Amino acid sequence: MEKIQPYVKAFTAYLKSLNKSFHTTKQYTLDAKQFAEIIQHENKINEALQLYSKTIQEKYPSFNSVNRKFASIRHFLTFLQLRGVISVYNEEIIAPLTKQETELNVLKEKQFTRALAYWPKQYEIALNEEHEWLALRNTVIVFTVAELGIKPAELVRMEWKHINTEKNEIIVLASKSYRVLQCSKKLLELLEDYKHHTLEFMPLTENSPYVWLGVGNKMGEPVSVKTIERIFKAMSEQLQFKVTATNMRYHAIQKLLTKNEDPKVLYEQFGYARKGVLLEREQRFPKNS
DNA sequence: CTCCAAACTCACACGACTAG
DNA sequence: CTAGTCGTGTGAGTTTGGAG
Repeated sequence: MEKIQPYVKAFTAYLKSLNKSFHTTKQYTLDAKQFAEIIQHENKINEALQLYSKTIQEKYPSFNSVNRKFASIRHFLTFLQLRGVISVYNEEIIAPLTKQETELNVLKEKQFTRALAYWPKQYEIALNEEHEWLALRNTVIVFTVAELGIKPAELVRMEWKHINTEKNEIIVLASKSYRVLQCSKKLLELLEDYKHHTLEFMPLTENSPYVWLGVGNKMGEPVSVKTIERIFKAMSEQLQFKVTATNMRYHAIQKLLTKNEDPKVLYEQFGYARKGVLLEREQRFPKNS
């Protein structure tokens, strides 16, 4: 068997030619590179796979990680076969491991209440106008995630024109689709309040279409998901428990689940493609909470 | 055909680093 | 200090294949 390290580059080009997304290409390339590294001194494909499988399982504790890497390598092996670098191999060696159920991390009611109170408190104790504005923005961000249960990537895409004050509706742009969500009067008022403060604090951003702006940001550009992460990170550190956009999202979903909403309404509201995914999540919600 | 678990893909989480 | 980018690991979300 010839050395496969030189084929990693060609693999990347191959993935691009298949119109794989940026993320997928990047991840598969990374995995292929690691694979080539591990097996570089092996001569027989099945022995190489044995070594790889063993190395990966020792290095990564999570089943998901191992299985994702195996999936990458199956693609890579197919590619190598296409190029005639290898012929057949024993598929069993890198067959997916059977995965175990993991319980979802959902915010408890008490934690949820405390999380909501965090930024309003920061607003009260703000020492200057900038901190005050930031605290207000972060308050509205957290309230939006809490009520709508949307994901960070969806949040940062929000534009003022997506908000319909008459019909109490907000259009949420997902990666490949959009959905229209009902929202409370209170949230609309908060958004409006934040809009006015932003206009006063940063008048030059007046014609930015985006809702969530930053102080050290490129003029009129929305903040990134990294900033959303940091907003939750800051809360977590102060509050002594982990709050993320995702576990707040789950809190919102669970609330509706316990109210026995129609599943169809639920999976549409939270942007799931089909109800199966939601049912799977339901299994994994913590039992007594 | 329907349906759903497995396979696959995408993006969040988080640390390290950088800019202003 | 607030924010963006990049690298890496992993969980969330989407698609598919094959059972019925």
